[in-house]
Amino acid sequence: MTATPFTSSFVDHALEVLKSQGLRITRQRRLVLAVLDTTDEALSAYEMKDRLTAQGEAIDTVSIYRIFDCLETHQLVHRVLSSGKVRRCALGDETACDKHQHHHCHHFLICQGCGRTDELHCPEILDQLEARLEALAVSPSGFRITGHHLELMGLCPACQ
Amino acid sequence: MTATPFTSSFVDHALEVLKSQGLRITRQRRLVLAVLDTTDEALSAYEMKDRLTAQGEAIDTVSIYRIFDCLETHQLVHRVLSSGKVRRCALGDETACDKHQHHHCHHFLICQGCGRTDELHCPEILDQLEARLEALAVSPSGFRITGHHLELMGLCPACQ
DNA sequence: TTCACTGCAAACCTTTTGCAATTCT
DNA sequence: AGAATTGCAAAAGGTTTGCAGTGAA
Repeated sequence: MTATPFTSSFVDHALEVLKSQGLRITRQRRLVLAVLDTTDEALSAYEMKDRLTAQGEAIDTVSIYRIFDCLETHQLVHRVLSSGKVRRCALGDETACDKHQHHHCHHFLICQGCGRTDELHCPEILDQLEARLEALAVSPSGFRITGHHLELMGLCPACQ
Repeated sequence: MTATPFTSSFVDHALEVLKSQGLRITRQRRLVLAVLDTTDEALSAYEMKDRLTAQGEAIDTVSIYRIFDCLETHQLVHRVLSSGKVRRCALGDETACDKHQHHHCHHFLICQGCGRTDELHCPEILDQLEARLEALAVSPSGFRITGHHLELMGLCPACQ
């Protein structure tokens, strides 16, 4: 593992990924990425459209759906189950996550006041959670766990 | 806490709750409860309608939506976030849950093979999970957690 | 130039709402 | 009888699909 600092920009990272997959960098994808980059809120396709419209950019809702799908496929955004909305994946704690192979995890803190959504990238909690779940699941039920999704609802400091 | 055994039937329990709330026991509510009682699958309104139609019972989809809402309000069913479907709440481990006030919890094991959905009523995991989450949430983010929803996807023994 | 992507239109599916008719209690 | 509940029709959302036109590489 090199100590090379990675680009701190979510957008740059996303563009790199798209490019490396032979996908095209279009105006619409740039716009969507730019909005995702500047908010902690998870957004629906219509909310994304409204934001872009507000800043004078024309884009079709259908395109946003397709871009969301594309970004989700390449693990550049998360889908929040309780709302169906989309949020950019966090960068920055990749080393911690790599170790636990939870780079693309699905643990969220959702503020019911402002909609702010934070990822929980915490190896500690992941370890605990998975160990317990697997111990629990394997013995009584025999379930083989292949994925998980955890959403915590509450109020962020600003909204309390 | 009396050692009084409670009725083992989900349907009886549900009817009691409805009655105690001044709600009416209609043919349609009985039908929906009966189907929920006999499956571990979480069902959508349309799936419920199909099952009832298959057994020769006529019911409007709108009524099913309203009945689902009613049952959810009175904590007689759970809503699975990843699918929007509804599953009966488990009875039977109430004592364990009472202690932790997790009578109506939101932890599921979902089989991606057959759709079977089990509740995770486990005080141990609940304790661990909440302690960790709260410790984690309070210090760095200041989030006040008011609810949570955990879904574990995988394969049940039969589907592996 | 080529192929991915977008926009438009339309279809589709799910969920909600209003209101008159029904049916529990 | 009186109020809650249902069914029907229609509206309202949200999401997907097909296809011709556009634009990135």
